[in-house]
Amino acid sequence: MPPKAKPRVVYWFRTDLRLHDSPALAAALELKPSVLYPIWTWDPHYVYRARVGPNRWKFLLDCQSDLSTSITELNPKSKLFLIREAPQTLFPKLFKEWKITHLVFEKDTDAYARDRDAEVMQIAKDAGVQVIVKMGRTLYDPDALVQHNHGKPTMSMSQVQAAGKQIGDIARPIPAPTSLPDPGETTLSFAQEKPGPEPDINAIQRDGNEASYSSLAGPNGDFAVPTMEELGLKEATTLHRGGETIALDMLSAIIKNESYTATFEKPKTAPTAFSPQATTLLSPHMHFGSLSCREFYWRVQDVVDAYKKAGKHASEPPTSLTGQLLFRDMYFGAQAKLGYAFGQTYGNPQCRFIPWHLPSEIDTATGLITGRYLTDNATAESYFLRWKEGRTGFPWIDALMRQLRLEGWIHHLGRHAVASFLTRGGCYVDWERGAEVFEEWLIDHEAACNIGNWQWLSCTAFFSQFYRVYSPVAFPAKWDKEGAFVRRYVPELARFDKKYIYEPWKAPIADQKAWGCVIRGDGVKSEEGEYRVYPKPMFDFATQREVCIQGLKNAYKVGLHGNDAKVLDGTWRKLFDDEAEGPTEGNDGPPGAMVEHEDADGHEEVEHVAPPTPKKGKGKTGHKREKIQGTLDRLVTRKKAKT
DNA sequence: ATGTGGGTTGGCTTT
DNA sequence: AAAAGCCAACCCACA
Repeated sequence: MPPKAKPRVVYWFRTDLRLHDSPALAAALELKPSVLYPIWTWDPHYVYRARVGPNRWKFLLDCQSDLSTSITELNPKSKLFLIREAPQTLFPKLFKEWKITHLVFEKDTDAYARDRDAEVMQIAKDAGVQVIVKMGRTLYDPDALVQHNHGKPTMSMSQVQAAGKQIGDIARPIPAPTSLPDPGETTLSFAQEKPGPEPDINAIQRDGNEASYSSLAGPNGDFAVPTMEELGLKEATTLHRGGETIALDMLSAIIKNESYTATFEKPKTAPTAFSPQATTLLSPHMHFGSLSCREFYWRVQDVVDAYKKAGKHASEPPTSLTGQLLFRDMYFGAQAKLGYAFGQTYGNPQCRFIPWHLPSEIDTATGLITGRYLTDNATAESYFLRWKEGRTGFPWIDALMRQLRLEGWIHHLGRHAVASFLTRGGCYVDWERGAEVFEEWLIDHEAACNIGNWQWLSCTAFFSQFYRVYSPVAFPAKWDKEGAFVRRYVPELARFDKKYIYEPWKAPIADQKAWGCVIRGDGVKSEEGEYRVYPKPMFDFATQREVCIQGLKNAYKVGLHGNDAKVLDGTWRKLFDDEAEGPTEGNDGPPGAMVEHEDADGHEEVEHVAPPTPKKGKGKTGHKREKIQGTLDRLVTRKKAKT
């Protein structure tokens, strides 16, 4: 037997942009490598296929820069090597060129990541490269949670806690390495394979030329972290900054405040608080792995234990700080089992079917949503756009949506408020539309958590008390009587009396003028003469709340889930009578709630983006919804006419 | 089996 | 001023 060659290791950073508490990195170092290449591959899935706004891009680049600096501090010859090619095409060439013996990375149970990693592992096997995968992204391995939950997705906290108990203790954090091996030669003599940019879902995030794949090692040939300009991205507007250094400082500051750490109760933190906000703001660091969730867990738990030992009362999961991590694990466990289906209603056995407005288009070949949607109703489309753009006429909702777009982060209860408003407690728009907006704008967007929370708030999974609706007036007033939050993010209302801050349309015209802002229109115009303009509310909330509750009640009674045969083939329409909200018109239709494509039986084809032409009633049912909508429209019109 | 109590985070009225 | 009760009623675990 020839002497075994010393390991030449590629450490592939993905969801773990840190040096502290990385089980995978520790495993790489245990190999005692002769060379270690810390690399990042530029995945076209992220560049072109996922929705990523400039703020999250910026946070990612921050994390990469900080990590690269930290690596160089441990070994001046090393850094984070960014290689601009898809991992699936890069690795076969890279393994050969750099004579790699081992590939090490952290486990990722996201639906796409599983496909990608399976492919990469096969590539490595073919190349004779040994692969080491370690779990470090969640408290528990999501697959283990599923296994200990009788093979089922984790859909409640009690399931997570029961499964976790069986799995055993949560691993203690591993110290950061104190040294790193040299990288080897970094010559790249092979040709770069550029991925096709189509479809490029992120074109709208750029105002310059996208140059991710200009060359393998970047414009200066030094594998450096790109700039926003280089990627052609629009300027980031958030002040939240990424990187492990900042994350660890933030964590230290939090646990230094022992009573805050030990008595934290999420439902009691104010969603209206800003500078400083009421929660930790560590979620984006969890997402990019610039902070380990286990590091967070144990640093907090140690404070809690000491607090209890001193005889003081500490909070408990699920409302405590560590409880927040258990929710995260719950959503990862659900996603781990359900895969792509978790992110959509269609084909999802856990997700209730509700005939929402603006449903997703389904690719019947794959059963997956395409990213486009059916504009079944022009009013709902306008509700959706006004919600997204922060001009609903409800200051609480608009302030949150503007904060979200500007800063990429809003408080958890703020997310509840806008999500409830868009779906079951206001607009009756599909939760998948809202999830897409959050995916685009949140700097802490975590697919599993985002999807799970949207299902929760839309009462399609995890939660079902749909009659508990968040009021855009009463709810914020509970936290912020003065309306400071609204004044900060909706500055046109800054001078309004607190009596009207959440319902400015009720202020007398003379007062509106005295306060420098008149309430009229739909929010497209921001000024009129000498006055600023803030829109009228886009509907009567109490009326719309009732419409939604009745719609949900009816859909619950019908009792379909995303994998029901009737949902898959479109015959669900037969089960929804006049009382239903949503695009239920007619008894026949294509799968899910999608639009007809190839049916030749006289159905009209409907464009996905253009406002729909209201269909004339052909079937015996399906008109009540339009009637409800009509009633609502008339109601708003009448109100407009009066003032 | 049918009932009961709990479910991270509702709103409104009464006590 | 805080807390309890009602609203109209969901699912689920457990007895």
